[in-house]
Amino acid sequence: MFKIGDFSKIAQVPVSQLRYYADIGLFEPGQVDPFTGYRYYSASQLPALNRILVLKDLGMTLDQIRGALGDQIGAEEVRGMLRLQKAKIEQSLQEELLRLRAVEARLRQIEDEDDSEGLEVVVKQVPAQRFLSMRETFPIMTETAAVVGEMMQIVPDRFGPKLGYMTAILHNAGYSFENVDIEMGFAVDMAVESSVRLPSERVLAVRELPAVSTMATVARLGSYENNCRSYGALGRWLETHDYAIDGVAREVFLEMPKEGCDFVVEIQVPIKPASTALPSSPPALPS
Amino acid sequence: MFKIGDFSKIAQVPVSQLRYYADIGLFEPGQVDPFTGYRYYSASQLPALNRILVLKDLGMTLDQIRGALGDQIGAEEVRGMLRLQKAKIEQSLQEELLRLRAVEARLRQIEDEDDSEGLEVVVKQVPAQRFLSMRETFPIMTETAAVVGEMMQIVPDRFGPKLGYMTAILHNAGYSFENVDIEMGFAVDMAVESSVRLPSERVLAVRELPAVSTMATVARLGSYENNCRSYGALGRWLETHDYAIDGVAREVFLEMPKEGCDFVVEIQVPIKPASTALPSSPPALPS
DNA sequence: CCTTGACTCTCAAGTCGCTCGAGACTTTAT
DNA sequence: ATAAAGTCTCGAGCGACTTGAGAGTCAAGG
Repeated sequence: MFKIGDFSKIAQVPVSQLRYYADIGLFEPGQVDPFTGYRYYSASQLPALNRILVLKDLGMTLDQIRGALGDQIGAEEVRGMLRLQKAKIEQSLQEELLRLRAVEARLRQIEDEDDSEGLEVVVKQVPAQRFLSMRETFPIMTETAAVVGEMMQIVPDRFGPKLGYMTAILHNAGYSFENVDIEMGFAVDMAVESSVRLPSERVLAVRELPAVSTMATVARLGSYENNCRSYGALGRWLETHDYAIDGVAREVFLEMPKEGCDFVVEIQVPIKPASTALPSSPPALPS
Repeated sequence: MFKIGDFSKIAQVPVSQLRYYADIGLFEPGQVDPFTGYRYYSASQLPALNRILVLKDLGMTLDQIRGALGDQIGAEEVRGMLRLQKAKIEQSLQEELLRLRAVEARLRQIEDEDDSEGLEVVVKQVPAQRFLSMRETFPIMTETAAVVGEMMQIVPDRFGPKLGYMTAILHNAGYSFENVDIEMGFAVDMAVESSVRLPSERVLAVRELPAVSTMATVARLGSYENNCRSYGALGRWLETHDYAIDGVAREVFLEMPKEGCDFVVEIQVPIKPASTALPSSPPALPS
């Protein structure tokens, strides 16, 4: 039996962390002196502690770990998670580099006060369409990618030329990266079978997408790194032309990424003339 | 001028984050209605906001950013930080993979209840030695690597064969990963010049390292991924042989990593017979 | 003009995984 | 007996937000 300090050295875990794990009932000392409250740990507890640390390093929260300890997780399952985690890390490297490209785009927006080169805003009328779609709130934005992949594999085969562009509708009130309430699907030309089931059990159903009489649109190139530039250009245009946003935005995927060729996405935002009344501030009077 | 929700869409920043930035005085709305408190933002504020987001993505804390906004940071400086960040990401990928190797090692410790294969604990006597060393508290463990690099470049040239093994002494009471109080240096055979100055202004000085009569030792292979296994084996050995830790641990680098060949490190822990008295619990009496 | 519903406000508390400090014990060595 | 090191509990703090309650505001439709 070791006192907490010695066990800390042996397990290579800080004392404070051991105490914390005991407090939250995740990993308790083998014995506690009932008079002094001193914690005593045995070397035979090391595997149990290591199991916890592995799961933590694999990205589980402590709550999840506490839950998982009941079901005994075989080493095989953990190995599976390990492989998964490796893949995740490689993917996250990609995402990191992508993020840096987005930073570069933002940087351009700082340099040129107004960098709208090639980002022209066009006002259009958009007719009503039939929309084969599903709506879901995703915990994180990035999870949408997998669903898009599924849809692209299944749906075009089924409908062939009757299929319009892939479109996403962002239903959140403001922007958000987490808990994204997003509707994704395809414009369809005519009456088609009313639903498609994806491998992940998600179901696409047809609904009527209303017409919009005045829609401001702007193109976006690249997966996401130019997103903020496009929306920025849109914002500047709206302000100079005295328009306000009037509804949820749509993102129409004009071209899907193929080798040598990136996304081309049209961002569509319904607009209306702005109430020219400025915020209810009286004409500034020096007090 | 946009209300917060519309500006959120344009800037691609959550509403809550905009409010938070206003609260902490980092990025304030262009106008605030004095009667209703409504925040109004202009598209011309986008570059300012983007500057903040770029710096944040480059790893600065919001406090640092607030400080940096006063000094205007040229795009060139930001570009430099961007390059730096790219390098950091690549390095952190390496670290991630290393971390996963450590996870694998931990996993082995779970599978075999007792995986001491090739990890034999040996008790030694260690004589007093002269120790050319420096002691410092590092904010994070990983920063020690740079200092080790410096030392390996400078010191061996200066002393040649009079130099013993590189050794690190971990002075922290328990284990810790941050604020590591560590003493690093070389055993030296005889009287040598009493100090060495590193490029980073750190100074190595000679001091007497006391003898230890009973020292439990175990080898560690690899940079760090087998650390927990070695300490684990040590812990099990201590418990079965009724010894307790009696002082600070040393890590002796028997072989430095060269191509094709990893670290070989001997972990040394002073020990003493354990006070066999178990925690002051009376022999369990059923109540 | 009234209602409805979407939007906004403030303020407080919660999140996660610990870390740190104060103040009071306990243990161990001298 | 005393001093130094280690341990205890409890509460607060970190960073960058998010969430929720409860109240107020705005614009469109009836």
